[in-house]
Amino acid sequence: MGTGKEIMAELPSKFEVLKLGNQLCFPLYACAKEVIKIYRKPLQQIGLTYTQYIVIMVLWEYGEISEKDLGEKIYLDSGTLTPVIKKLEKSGFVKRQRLAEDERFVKINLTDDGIKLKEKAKTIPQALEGNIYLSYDEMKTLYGLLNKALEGINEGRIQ
Amino acid sequence: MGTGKEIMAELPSKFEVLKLGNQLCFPLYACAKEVIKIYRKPLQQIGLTYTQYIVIMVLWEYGEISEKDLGEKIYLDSGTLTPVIKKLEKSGFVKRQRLAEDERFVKINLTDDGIKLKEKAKTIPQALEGNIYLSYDEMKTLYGLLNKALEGINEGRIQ
DNA sequence: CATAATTAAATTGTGCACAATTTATTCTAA
DNA sequence: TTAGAATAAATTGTGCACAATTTAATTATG
Repeated sequence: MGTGKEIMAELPSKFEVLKLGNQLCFPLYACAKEVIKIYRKPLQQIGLTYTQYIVIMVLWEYGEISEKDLGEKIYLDSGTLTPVIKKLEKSGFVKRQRLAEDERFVKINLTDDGIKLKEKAKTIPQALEGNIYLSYDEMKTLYGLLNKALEGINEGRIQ
Repeated sequence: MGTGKEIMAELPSKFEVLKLGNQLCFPLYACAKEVIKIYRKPLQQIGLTYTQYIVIMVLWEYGEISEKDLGEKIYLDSGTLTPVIKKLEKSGFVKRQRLAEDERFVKINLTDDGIKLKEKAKTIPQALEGNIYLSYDEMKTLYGLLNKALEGINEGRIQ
């Protein structure tokens, strides 16, 4: 890259990184939107939106969880989560209950219907098949880089 | 990867790809959100939202463009774009005008203020600095993979 | 103990994002 | 040439996403 000036053994200049960084944001944004769009129809057939799906996936994996812990796992605050979870409750997939030990917390559980949904959702990931033309290795690399980026962002927030 | 069974020289099984594909969607979604969140404050200081920013960036690059062509470039339909562009018009950064040759089209132009904004926006990409811990090469790889994925999704849509 | 600080959810208000429909204009084919 | 198809924007309605504020409960401190 760059000018070929390697005398000072510098890292690529900040300017270059920032030029690329500027361009990174848009494909991230666009790609996320388009991939979620692919999931939309199959999810609709089992009665979920994408956001509801990731909430339910966390519950499938962890079982009972507080709204706070759930929010930290999926990067959503109560302003988004509270209404989403209430909708899932209306749909009959989850129960909400204040913790007796600390009434500030709401714990969320799957109902029987919510548990049963997992079987129906098994084919959801197939939606990507034939829509994303990346090899297995490319997907693995992409997955790894996205998670590395996320970790970095998280560290910044914790500080 | 996988079982080590290479007798039939198969590609990694669909099952494996789908397992990973299932996991790919969430980091994409989360990473896009978090990166956009990093841009939010600096953009706010020059009076733009992220969506308005990508619209303006297209105008900086291409100059006059129709709403339709703009929408294709940034993957947004008129339902999203029309109100966003009208807000940019209210803010004084763009002008909207029906094409005389074909009144169905709206062409969008930058105002002087919209052109001036480019100078102020120069430092926006620096927002990522110190927030994404990826090397230059990693960013390049990520950028390439995201664009490759986007192309694939696009092909599917054109068909 | 009582008040202040902290914390988890909920609420409020703004701004997308998108499917579905409508409106207005242009094109096309009988 | 004119009715129907096609097209670009606009509109409508739903559902996030998030900053900022509020409410209610718990913890910490003088």
